[in-house]
Amino acid sequence: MLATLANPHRLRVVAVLAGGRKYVSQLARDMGISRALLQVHLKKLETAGLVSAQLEISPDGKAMKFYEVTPFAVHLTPESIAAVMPTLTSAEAAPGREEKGGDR
Amino acid sequence: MLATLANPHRLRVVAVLAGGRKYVSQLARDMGISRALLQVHLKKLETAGLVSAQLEISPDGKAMKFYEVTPFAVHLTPESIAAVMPTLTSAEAAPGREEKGGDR
DNA sequence: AGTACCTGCTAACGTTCCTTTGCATGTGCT
DNA sequence: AGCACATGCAAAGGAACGTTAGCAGGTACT
Repeated sequence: MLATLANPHRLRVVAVLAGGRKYVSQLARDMGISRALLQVHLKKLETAGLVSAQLEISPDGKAMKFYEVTPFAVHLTPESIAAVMPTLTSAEAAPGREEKGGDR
Repeated sequence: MLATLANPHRLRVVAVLAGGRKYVSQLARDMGISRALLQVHLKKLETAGLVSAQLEISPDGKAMKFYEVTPFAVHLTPESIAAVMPTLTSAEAAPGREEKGGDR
């Protein structure tokens, strides 16, 4: 999840979406990057649970996928990291939960 | 800086150092990783300003480099990211400040 | 001299990430 | 039919990252 945010494009996406939901093509135009590139980053952000999407049909029939940020708050300090360490290390060996893509 | 923390080893280093300063070789043994590998990560952490080092001479003459974490606190939310965006984007085009290595 | 610690550097390899290019689908308007 | 705009996916190339192995230097003790 930190890895997901550790990218200029994805950080910008979060910043822009924080100002309101947008659909892919428009977001790509606003940011000045290719749609394909944006799509890849959006997928990563979605996998990390940082954004969510809803497919909607515009009045003129176009399928448009709207994205919006998922509210999140992470406090990063040496202590908080130390506190969460056991959680992370045990999670790797712990069976049960595990979706598919994972964080990385 | 987020990119620096987006790595299991470096995250662990911060966690361990949060418990007290240590010198390189000992830290490598504690973490169960090679000294060379640890050294690379320590350098990145230091460049990012997350840890600092002091070279000391032990009573028996051995040169030992002690590392300790730099206190830091980052609050990560969609809003805080949006708020900092202009800072980041302008920094790239702005002349003047700029150390050497940068964040990446 | 030989061994046991400490540090520092870098060449090299494999892997992952980022980005582009290209083609696929679908609807509506002229 | 042809154009405009929407989405989706995958192959391919280059760049960056992570890791190992091997070398260099130094001091101290047997």
